Amino acid sequence: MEDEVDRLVAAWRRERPDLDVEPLEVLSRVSRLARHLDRARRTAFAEHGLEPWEFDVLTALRRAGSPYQLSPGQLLTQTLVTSGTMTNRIDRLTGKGLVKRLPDPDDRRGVLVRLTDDGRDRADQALAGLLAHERELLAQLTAAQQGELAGLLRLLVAPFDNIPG
Amino acid sequence: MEDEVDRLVAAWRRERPDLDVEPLEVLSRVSRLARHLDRARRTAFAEHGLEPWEFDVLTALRRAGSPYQLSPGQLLTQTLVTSGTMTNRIDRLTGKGLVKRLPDPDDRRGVLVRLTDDGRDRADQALAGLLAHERELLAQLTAAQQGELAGLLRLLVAPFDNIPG
DNA sequence: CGAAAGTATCTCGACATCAAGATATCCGCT
DNA sequence: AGCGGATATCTTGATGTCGAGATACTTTCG
Repeated sequence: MEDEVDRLVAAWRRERPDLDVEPLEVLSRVSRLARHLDRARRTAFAEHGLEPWEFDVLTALRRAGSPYQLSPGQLLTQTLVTSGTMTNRIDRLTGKGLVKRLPDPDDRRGVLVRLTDDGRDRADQALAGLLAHERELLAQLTAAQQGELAGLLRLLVAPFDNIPG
Repeated sequence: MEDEVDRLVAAWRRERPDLDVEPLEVLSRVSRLARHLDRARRTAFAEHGLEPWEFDVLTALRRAGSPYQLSPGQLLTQTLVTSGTMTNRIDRLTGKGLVKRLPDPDDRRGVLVRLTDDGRDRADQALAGLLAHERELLAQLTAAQQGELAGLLRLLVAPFDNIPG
């Protein structure tokens, strides 16, 4: 089955036959697939009344384990947004009653963001829904192919995750 | 070599041992790799004085072949942004002298966006630079592995690209 | 021909994000 | 103890995108 990247690569080979555009076969597919995944996730989360950014924050807290709290700074590093953005997100999640701000008992500059019970339930439900949708997408592949794909992707991602950058 | 997704999956298995989080091994890696690629591309394009969105528009025109022109509507479908966004982008690219607007001779509602000579050169240079950077990232993989990865990704992307959505 | 529906592009207001700077607090060093 | 740099969070202003609607022109069909 042909995809958009096949057409993209064909167009470049026609217009720039002097260039080797082979890298696009892998990396353009990664970008396009990610784009599609973003849309699919938005849909999956909407069933639980959540935006993707809300899911990111709530699940970061959920993964931290009981008592489900992290500082805004820790949330920054996990979600890769700036501090201004995180302040805004915490404000809005607080307004929806999904998290609350607590003073950090050990550092008066600091704040702890904690999941409410409602926030924890929403995170759990949304995760289950997301996994269900993702399993459908992956039905194209056998279990062995999924393992192979995960391994190849790890080789590409690991340098970014382990070298500071 | 371990990556962030290994840690993410381990955290979920600890907090939600009842769930099968295997899909994350593939799809979270796709999303994270795409995020890293976006940043790498931004850097690569900056060497040529271009933003990623500028590259997207200019190369769509470049791939169209001589005389390197498309309607705003055709650009919409290729770049997956809304019409308001595209109007804004064309305005800014026109201001930089990389494209120009021409009246469509066959439809007085319509406009044709055409690459200037400068715009074409910039697109060509930026593409060459991008490919050089991407080849480096892919140096982690053998040619055979790259082919395998491309094939597996195509299986996942094709349904999105071929079913209307 | 002429009205209605469709199409192509642009305009405008709302919003999330970012970058830089402000404020408050902590910590190492003299 | 107290000064100065580091740290944690919030504030502010600019920007790019989206979504809905406006405008102008074209096509279809009675």
